Amino acid sequence: MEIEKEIKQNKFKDEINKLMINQLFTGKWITNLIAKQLKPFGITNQQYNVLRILRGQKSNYISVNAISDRMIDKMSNVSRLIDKLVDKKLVQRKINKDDRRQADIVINQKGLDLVKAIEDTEDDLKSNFKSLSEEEAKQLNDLLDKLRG
Amino acid sequence: MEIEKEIKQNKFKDEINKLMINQLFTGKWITNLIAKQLKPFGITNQQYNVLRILRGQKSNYISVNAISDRMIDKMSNVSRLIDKLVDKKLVQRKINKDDRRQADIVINQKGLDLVKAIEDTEDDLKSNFKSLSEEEAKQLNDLLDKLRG
DNA sequence: TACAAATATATGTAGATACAGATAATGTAT
DNA sequence: ATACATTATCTGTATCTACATATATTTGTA
Repeated sequence: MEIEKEIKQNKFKDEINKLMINQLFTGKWITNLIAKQLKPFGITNQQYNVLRILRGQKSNYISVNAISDRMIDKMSNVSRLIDKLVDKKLVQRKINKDDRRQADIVINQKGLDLVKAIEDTEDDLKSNFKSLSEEEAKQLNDLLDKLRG
Repeated sequence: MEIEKEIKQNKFKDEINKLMINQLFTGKWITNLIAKQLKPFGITNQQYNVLRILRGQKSNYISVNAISDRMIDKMSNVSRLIDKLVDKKLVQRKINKDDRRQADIVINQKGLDLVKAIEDTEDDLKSNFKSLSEEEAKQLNDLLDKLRG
């Protein structure tokens, strides 16, 4: 639906103003879709983001900072996100031997299983994204990258 | 910058997966820019959104539900957002005579002045969006609208 | 070596958010 | 008129978030 209808605003000052709003709205739309997907599994969008980053590292440990660098939301309080994941026994934390300030994190089997289970519901999520062709999706990706300069 | 570099992920499963991430990242990017713009004024993104909706209504009262319909983030707890704005004496709330369930809200002069003051800093915010031409911005808007179906 | 600066992570906190449920008024069917 | 459903808003709550600050360790350098 046109953003004008979504938020009942029939005119924007200019195309950039409209773009900001449209972008915020669409970001929130996707956030909510993912949150809904994750709800049955009892984890948040940010926790899922961390789990997938960790899975990408296989069985290698990775520091809290390195996780932060890879997160979609850089502002996240990764320390406490990890706390939650440790509580749920999805990941493990240990102190790095060579630099004892550093906490190293690794995903464990239960975490891998959870990510797998969530990914099995991905078709459901993806069904919301059928309106764009692969070509249009690529075009959109390029414009988003360009937007951020 | 390319999304791959922003989150240090060098490959995505497909263009749609990448688009979801890119969209979330860009949404968060804009949210943070606006939050930074608003910080000196002591209001949040959501509160600002409500204030601008109310300004659009001029001196007419509008219901909490109608505000919600017009918000970028529909999930917001508008009741409590209004509480904050009333505390700050930026808006007023009164019970609707004809339907006593309904709360009607209107922006007052202090609120209008605040929105004006914030808008005077808009050039600063807009300076982050110079990388797209008007034409590209329009193209992006159209693709976002199409994305949401 | 000693000491300041930088780094990596954790913690305290006020406030925001999501969601469930409560409250109250109104609409509707009998 | 009565009872039940619906609507509009508010409240309780647990959790999350942003931001400032604290702690611990390492690095650079005089």
